[in-house]
Amino acid sequence: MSISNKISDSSVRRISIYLRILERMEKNGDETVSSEELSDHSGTTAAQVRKDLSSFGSFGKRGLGYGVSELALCIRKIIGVDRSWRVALVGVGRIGSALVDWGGFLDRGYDIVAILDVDPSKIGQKWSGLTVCDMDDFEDVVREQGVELIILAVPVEAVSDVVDRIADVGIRGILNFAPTTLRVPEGITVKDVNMVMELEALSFTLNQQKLKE
Amino acid sequence: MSISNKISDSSVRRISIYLRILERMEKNGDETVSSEELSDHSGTTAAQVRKDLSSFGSFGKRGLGYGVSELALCIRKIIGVDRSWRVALVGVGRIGSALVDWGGFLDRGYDIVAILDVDPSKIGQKWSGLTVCDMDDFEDVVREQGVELIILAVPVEAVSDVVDRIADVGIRGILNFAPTTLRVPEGITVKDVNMVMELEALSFTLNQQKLKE
DNA sequence: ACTAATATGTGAAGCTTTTCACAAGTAAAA
DNA sequence: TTTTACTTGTGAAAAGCTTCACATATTAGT
Ligand SMILES: NC(=O)c1ccc[n+]([C@@H]2O[C@H](COP(=O)([O-])OP(=O)(O)OC[C@H]3O[C@@H](n4cnc5c(N)ncnc54)[C@H](O)[C@@H]3O)[C@@H](O)[C@H]2O)c1
Ligand SMILES: NC(=O)c1ccc[n+]([C@@H]2O[C@H](COP(=O)([O-])OP(=O)(O)OC[C@H]3O[C@@H](n4cnc5c(N)ncnc54)[C@H](O)[C@@H]3O)[C@@H](O)[C@H]2O)c1
Repeated sequence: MSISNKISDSSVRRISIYLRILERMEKNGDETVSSEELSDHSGTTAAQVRKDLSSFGSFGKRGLGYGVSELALCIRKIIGVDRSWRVALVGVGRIGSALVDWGGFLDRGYDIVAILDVDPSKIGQKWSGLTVCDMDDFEDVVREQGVELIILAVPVEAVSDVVDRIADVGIRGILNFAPTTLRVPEGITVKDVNMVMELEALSFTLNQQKLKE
Repeated sequence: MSISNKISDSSVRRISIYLRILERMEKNGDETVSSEELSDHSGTTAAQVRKDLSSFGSFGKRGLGYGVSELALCIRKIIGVDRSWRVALVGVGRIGSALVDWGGFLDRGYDIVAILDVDPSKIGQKWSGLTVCDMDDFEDVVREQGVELIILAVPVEAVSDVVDRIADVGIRGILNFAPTTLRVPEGITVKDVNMVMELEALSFTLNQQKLKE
């Protein structure tokens, strides 16, 4: 599959953005798309789009562009969402419960198959057709449901407790919502959703603009 | 303030992470910290930490390290959170309402002073002491409350409607939760919280690992 | 069959970011 | 006062990423 051996993180992120655009075009019935069109909708350059895509193979037709659904399929294969991933949500609080209710994950190949918490008042309750499991049964639930990824939406203080238990149970990926850097054993990949960081990057930019004047 | 003239985005993001670590150390009563300690807790290198910090000035003492609360203060000034920002939340749905209830923004200098929606069944209701305003009154609310930043948590289809109205009312920054690239007029900065992108980056990594075997 | 128009794929150049290595500064102990 | 142990700040080198420019391929029209 992969031709080039090292793909940069920024390139992967852009490819994910291209997939969002292609999804919309697929719905819209568009058949082909040029690198320029993709760059327009994603805020990058046409050359960048072509370089990104060419590092995985040759998907386009010169003079024509890329086939929308064909390219979408290739990107799904590259990212690994040509199949469905089994996900467990740990921490059914404010953020966690918002995530379970959202259809956007399932649409894109991430199937939340289990939700867990430590709060006795939450355990046993139903959310979008799923029953909140007791964190005590974490290992059993993971095995029974074949969980591959964890969405971690617990308070900062509880993060390391959960991470300790993730290590032994064969899970290789975590999407973390707590604004802290996780220490994980080798072989486990973490990605962060860090809203405070984004806000701070935002106010930094605005602050610099003001200082320049 | 700024000595070096161009600060990279990655550097700003790392500095935000250093601030999280310093916040915890401040609470913990620690007085000094070395670049190595900061790198340990943030998953980067000591040289990187020093380069990042030195692009803004000289905050440390050779042989000793950095003063925790002193450095935190400097970073807050750099980022622009040595004062409070007035924020409005647009879209009080699943994600939106989770955000309003969270104290983490206010703690870090982002004060949600208004919440708005179009849904008549939501308008007038209270969330964490704030009343949901009618989106029809958007411009008035922004002016009355002195809103500087928008947190945008509306469905993808509604995004461009809201963005069109943001342009004319003096707002310069948007934190966007919709998984789409915003087209904004010059002078408005957008940062995205893109959970699907993070998940896709995660499964890409896992997929590559599997292919290597 | 030929021309015009269009758009990809890619080596090379240019630019940015990270890592390296060490001089220079600080404090405490001898 | 001198030595020792430690840690910053920073040029310079290395690595990585983006932009450029053009040969190459495809289609449509004449
Ligand atoms: N709410 C937000 O808007 C928001 C925004 C940014 C980041 N975050 C971060 O996301 C995380 C969750 O935030 P929240 O607002 O949903 O918190 P919350 O307190 O509403 O929910 C946390 C949930 O985790 C559960 N929990 C605690 N310890 C647990 C454990 N060891 N195992 C399993 N479950 C456990 C709690 O019972 C609770 O249901 C926090 O780290 C928070 O800092 C939240
Ligand atoms: N819920 C999640 O877990 C999740 C995860 C990732 C991304 N997102 C994205 O975040 C956004 C919000 O998601 P959600 O799940 O909270 O949706 P939601 O449907 O629960 O809430 C959206 C809210 O926006 C309001 N709204 C619609 N049009 C509006 C307009 N023009 N002006 C003001 N308000 C308007 C609706 O009335 C509703 O209250 C969406 O773009 C979604 O794709 C959500």
